[in-house]
Amino acid sequence: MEYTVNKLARMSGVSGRTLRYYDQIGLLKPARINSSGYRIYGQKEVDLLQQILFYRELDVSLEDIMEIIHQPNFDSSQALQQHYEKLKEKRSRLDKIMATVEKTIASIEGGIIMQDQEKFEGFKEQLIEDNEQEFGKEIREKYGEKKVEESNAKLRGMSQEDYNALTKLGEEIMELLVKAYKTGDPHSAEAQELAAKHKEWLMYSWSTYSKEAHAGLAEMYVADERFTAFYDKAIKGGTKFLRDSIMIYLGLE
Amino acid sequence: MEYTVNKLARMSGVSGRTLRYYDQIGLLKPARINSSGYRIYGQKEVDLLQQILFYRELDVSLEDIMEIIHQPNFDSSQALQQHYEKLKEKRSRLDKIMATVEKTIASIEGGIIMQDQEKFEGFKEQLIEDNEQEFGKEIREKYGEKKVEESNAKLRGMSQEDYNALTKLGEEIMELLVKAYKTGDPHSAEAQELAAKHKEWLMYSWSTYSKEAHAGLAEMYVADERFTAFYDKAIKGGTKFLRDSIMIYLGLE
DNA sequence: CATAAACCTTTACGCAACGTCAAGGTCAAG
DNA sequence: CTTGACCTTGACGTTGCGTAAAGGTTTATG
Repeated sequence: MEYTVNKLARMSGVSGRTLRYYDQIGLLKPARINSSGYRIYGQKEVDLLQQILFYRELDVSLEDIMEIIHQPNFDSSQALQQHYEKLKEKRSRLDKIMATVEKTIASIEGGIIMQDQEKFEGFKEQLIEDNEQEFGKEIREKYGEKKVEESNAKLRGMSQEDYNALTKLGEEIMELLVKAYKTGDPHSAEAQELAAKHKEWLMYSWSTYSKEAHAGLAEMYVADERFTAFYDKAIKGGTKFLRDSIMIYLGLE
Repeated sequence: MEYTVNKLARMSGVSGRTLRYYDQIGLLKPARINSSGYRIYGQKEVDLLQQILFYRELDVSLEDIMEIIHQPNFDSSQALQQHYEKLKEKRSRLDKIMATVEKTIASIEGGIIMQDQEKFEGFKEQLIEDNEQEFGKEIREKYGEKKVEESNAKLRGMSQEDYNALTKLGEEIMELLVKAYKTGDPHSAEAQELAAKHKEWLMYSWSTYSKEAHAGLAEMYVADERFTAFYDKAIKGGTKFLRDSIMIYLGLE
């Protein structure tokens, strides 16, 4: 099957302009040009475009995509790894920004006057974090969004204290995961403490606890991408490490 | 105190060019221009710059900042609220991208084949309906031929068939959930089929299966927002319905 | 078969928020 | 008085296209 620009464009969801641009920069040349100067794309180009769009969707620059798809021996794994790190930074920056925006909204609505200095401190990377905690605490106390979460928790039949403990435990688990992971050994004291805390955490939401269920859940963590993404966010490979630690803790395997 | 461009620049951490640009677009004019044409900034401008940088750090466009700081009656709270929503979308997109990058890295390193469907899931939404299916078929045909890659998949422990079956089962469960939910009754045949399929699905990733573990997981679904979000995406209230169905299926409660 | 509608081409400016020369004037110090 | 640091105004480059504009080609229809 052969396609002209706009046919391919409609098919792939990009614009005709985009295809011409890709031709121009040498990213995707048509299979041939017909007698009237029309660009004609074939099956090979369709496949290539898919690849391109795939990487583009991952936020890789066209220049980098060029390397990835045109160089056969290119180490795309490493390239993606680097790209991943960049994305992580981007997200953590986004998170900080969002926190500050939240606080700003709260301060406006709550009628709290933000001192100019405080505002200025906001964009001095390091200060922002210190400030965030103190400042954020005040706000949260008065108009906190956590209240919503808290009340939701109550509705679910959980006491305020339980909720606090659960939240804290969750944070501790994340911290411990990072620390334990660094020992590299799921038999280590840290890893076993991690597993124990994880059990503790589980028992808040499970009506009945059993080793089997715990082990099953640990396996689930590794198999289910939602969990893998969650625990690997703290540290890469953390999910598997957590599972191993739990298995040893439970005396299995 | 008075400052020239670069003095102010150094103080605030921006470049001289940035200040000239802000002057150019009317965002921040110097207090005055001296006899030699130098820009001279005063205290008022320092304060304004701080405001500007504050909002800039929040990723607000210069155009919007202009409105925020130049219009006294501007509803900055609402503006920030809107901005916050944008940031949220941005982050959720980032999260998706990161998950896919992770998967891609894993697939390269582990030799797992990512299904084309998976790869295209991200921008599938943009595809025009009519062409989507035909196009998808082409892709599937092409990758069906790649036996080399298929054999790599086995390295990971899960066969291609298993993987396909698992994926398909997951989709079926989602469909069934919607259908069963509409009966309104977790005792209904549909709901019980749903629970059965869910067990089947579980057994792909669990080495040992037990009623307790299954029940525990079902509870977990409701308690854990990640799961709630996931199953409620198919249909609101779906998570609870799934749990109820499973409980009945298991003869509990 | 003529003509309009639809589709193709290249050229080129526009966008956001500056970075980065370039060419040249100004000021403080040695 | 010269040197070097600092200031000025252009003006082009960046990224990935969107959006005309001006004009040639193909297809459908009356």
